[in-house]
Amino acid sequence: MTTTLTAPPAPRRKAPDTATAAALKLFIVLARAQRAITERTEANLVPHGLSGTEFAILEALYHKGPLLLGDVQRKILVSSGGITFLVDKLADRGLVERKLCPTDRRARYAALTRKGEALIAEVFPGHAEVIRVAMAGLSRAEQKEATALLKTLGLAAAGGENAGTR
Amino acid sequence: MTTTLTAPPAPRRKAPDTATAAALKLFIVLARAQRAITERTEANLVPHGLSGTEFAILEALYHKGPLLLGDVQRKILVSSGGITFLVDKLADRGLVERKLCPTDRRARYAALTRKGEALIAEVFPGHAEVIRVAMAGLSRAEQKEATALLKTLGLAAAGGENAGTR
DNA sequence: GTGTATTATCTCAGTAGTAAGATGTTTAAT
DNA sequence: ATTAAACATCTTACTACTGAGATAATACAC
Repeated sequence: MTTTLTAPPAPRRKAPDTATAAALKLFIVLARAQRAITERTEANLVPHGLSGTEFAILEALYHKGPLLLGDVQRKILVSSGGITFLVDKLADRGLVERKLCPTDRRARYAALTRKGEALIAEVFPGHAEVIRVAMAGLSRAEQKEATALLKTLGLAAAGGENAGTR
Repeated sequence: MTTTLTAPPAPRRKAPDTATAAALKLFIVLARAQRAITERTEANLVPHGLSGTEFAILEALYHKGPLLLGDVQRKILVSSGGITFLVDKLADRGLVERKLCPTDRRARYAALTRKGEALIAEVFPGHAEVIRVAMAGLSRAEQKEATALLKTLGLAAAGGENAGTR
């Protein structure tokens, strides 16, 4: 049922304590900054017919050589079903191929084909440049500062399950 | 075709210049930190049967009162089809309802039902607390520092289309 | 060696979104 | 009034995943 709006808008609720308020503010700017950056990088990949995730796979293989599917999965953080799907797609396009692992017949390597290597070699420098430009709102010193803070934050948030109270 | 891996892994390519290297590093820690945090917040929402996006809608309505669908869309950053889909789902569960706009018959408001308001009032404090704990790897001063840097970064990346070179 | 737990990938069904275009509405210029 | 442009939302078809379970191989304890 769709009625017409009549009552005045609800008033704001009571504010959280200052520690929580600071954390919430950081939460928001973190999300927005990350979104703004990835929007740029992904837009840059569209002309090459790659999504951000696909690019991440090619890049991992480019910089590390052939990797077990599970290693790729852990590196780019998708589900097991997802890595199968993504590598299938890249293989269909001739960018990547599966190789048997000589010592473990359960496992498969993903490796760049010559075509895949050529593509990533062409795309990567532009990608890095887009990131450099996107980050240029901060000076180099500020970038280092931000990197240090975010590294600490990320490790604490990922690892220390029970930080804070508890 | 799936062959067996024989050749040694490919060696690393030439490193980018230092400005680009700093930006790339920041890109990575930013993505990882954001992921670690949202993993925590979303896990906290699961028991309440809410996704992060659904929560974001309820929270926006909770703190701002009824909003036009387009305003919600811009606030939580989904497509127009997405907002229809999401509000449909929340409406089916009786948490939100659509209201006609008295002055513009194209537009619809989304507003919390009593049930939706009760849910978000119950969930929000815990959500804020999870964020406070997740951010506790940084001191309050560091959080403020990080917030300032990320705000600058986000605004520059979102707005200044042509920063850097060009 | 056998059995059990673990690991690696794949399959399948379902979900959350996007993008493009359709529908109906308002605004403004004629 | 009539038309055109700009809007706000919804519909439809599609994509990119996730998660649970299937399959198969390995490792480890006995």
